[in-house]
Amino acid sequence: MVRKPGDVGERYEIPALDFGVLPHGERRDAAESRRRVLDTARELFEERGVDAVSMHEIGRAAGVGQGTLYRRYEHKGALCSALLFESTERFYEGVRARAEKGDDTALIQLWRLIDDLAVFNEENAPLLGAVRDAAGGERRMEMYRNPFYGWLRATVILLLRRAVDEGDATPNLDVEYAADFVLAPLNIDLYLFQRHELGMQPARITGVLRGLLLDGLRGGAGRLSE
Amino acid sequence: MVRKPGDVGERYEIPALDFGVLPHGERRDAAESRRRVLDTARELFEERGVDAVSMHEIGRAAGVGQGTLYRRYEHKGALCSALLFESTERFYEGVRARAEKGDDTALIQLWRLIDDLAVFNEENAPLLGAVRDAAGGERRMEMYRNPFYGWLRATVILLLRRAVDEGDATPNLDVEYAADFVLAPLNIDLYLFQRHELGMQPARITGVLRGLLLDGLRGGAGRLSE
DNA sequence: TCCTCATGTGGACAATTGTCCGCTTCTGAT
DNA sequence: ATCAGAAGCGGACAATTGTCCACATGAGGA
Repeated sequence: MVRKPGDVGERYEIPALDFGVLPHGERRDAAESRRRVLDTARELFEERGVDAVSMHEIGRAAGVGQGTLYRRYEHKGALCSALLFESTERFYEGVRARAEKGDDTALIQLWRLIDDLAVFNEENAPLLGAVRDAAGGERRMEMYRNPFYGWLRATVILLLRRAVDEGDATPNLDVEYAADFVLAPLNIDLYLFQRHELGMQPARITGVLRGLLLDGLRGGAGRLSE
Repeated sequence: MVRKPGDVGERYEIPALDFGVLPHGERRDAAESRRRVLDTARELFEERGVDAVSMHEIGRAAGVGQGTLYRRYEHKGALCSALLFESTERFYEGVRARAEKGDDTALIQLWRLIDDLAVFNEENAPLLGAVRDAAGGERRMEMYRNPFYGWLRATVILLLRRAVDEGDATPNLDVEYAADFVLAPLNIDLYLFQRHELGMQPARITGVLRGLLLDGLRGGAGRLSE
């Protein structure tokens, strides 16, 4: 069965992104202190960099004790995730809008998602880095358990399935694994290394990723200007 | 210009792996305490897990002060890297031996390297995890600055160049970036997530990686049994 | 209004990492 | 053998993370 771009079945809906960041039955004082914490953190982070600001300091500046702070956000990474909420929501909206418009093939939508992800990395590098740093030891896989990664992964899997149906990818494709494979090169660590240590430009990164995904090593990465 | 497997030019030598782990002009007492530290650490790690053992504890058990410990190994990650030395050397020997034997094309050698890397991940997961954990904040890119990663990257770049010369990869290939792309999916974090959270088998991971590299999404991942 | 208790609060505390610095020991030159 | 200084040593110290628990407060029912 080969589908055309517009022909989208029920099981092909882009999943919803539930960040679970806004509890509803929250007491008024709790809601206030939460907002104060987030605002203070954002400010301090902007002022002096995420790494240079300690949790205690955030608590003190927000007029909130350690217990309160950690009750709300288990660790610094969780706080940073919460601060990323708006960005991830924008990201999600972009992907969903393109999917609903339905003008593009799934493969094209995947290219756009990859581009968006590079932009997302650029814009949120400090917070993303902090989220990663907090995911160590017991929490080693927190990065991937994170709702955003889960959604990202599910979405790429879905686009790949569509690409298979549209004839742009082989039916033999192991979409589950291929999704991680698409996302791994945009991992924040590697991305920052390539950008700042190796001096690569975003367009080079996303361009070559596209080329390799299209045709592997055999294909011409050069003819993939899209 | 198309080369055959045996036809290996000078610029195609597999680079040497210099882990810089065995200082030569070391004082006798220093050498002893270093060995004591490494032995003790290995023992404690095996006994109770890497995460559960603190640097202070290692120092105490080895009869060595903090200053000494940290003079030798800047941080826990560096100590773990040192403990990985033997494994990395074995890895290196395997790759070099296959390259010298010269029976296989560069592409086949690359597949072997990927398989070896999966085995390396399996065998050294705890230490690799600890190395990664230690690479945060200021040290965020330490993982990639690490001599082993540097060597790995250089080696993959070299194999890709050979593959281009042998006609197994397009001359348009951006080998510098493609190398990171080959290695990213075998990143220890992602690998452990796929293995233990998603329950994927090593053969599935390496197999699909091979398939995608060969032909991208279009090719048949199924027909790549090698 | 008052009472109750689930929820929220905040600071003291423990553990860990990593730095500092005065003291000791080794090594090689005389 | 002696001695100077480079290299090594180790414990005290500061900073940070995250936990705990006694106390306070707000929301809903009597």
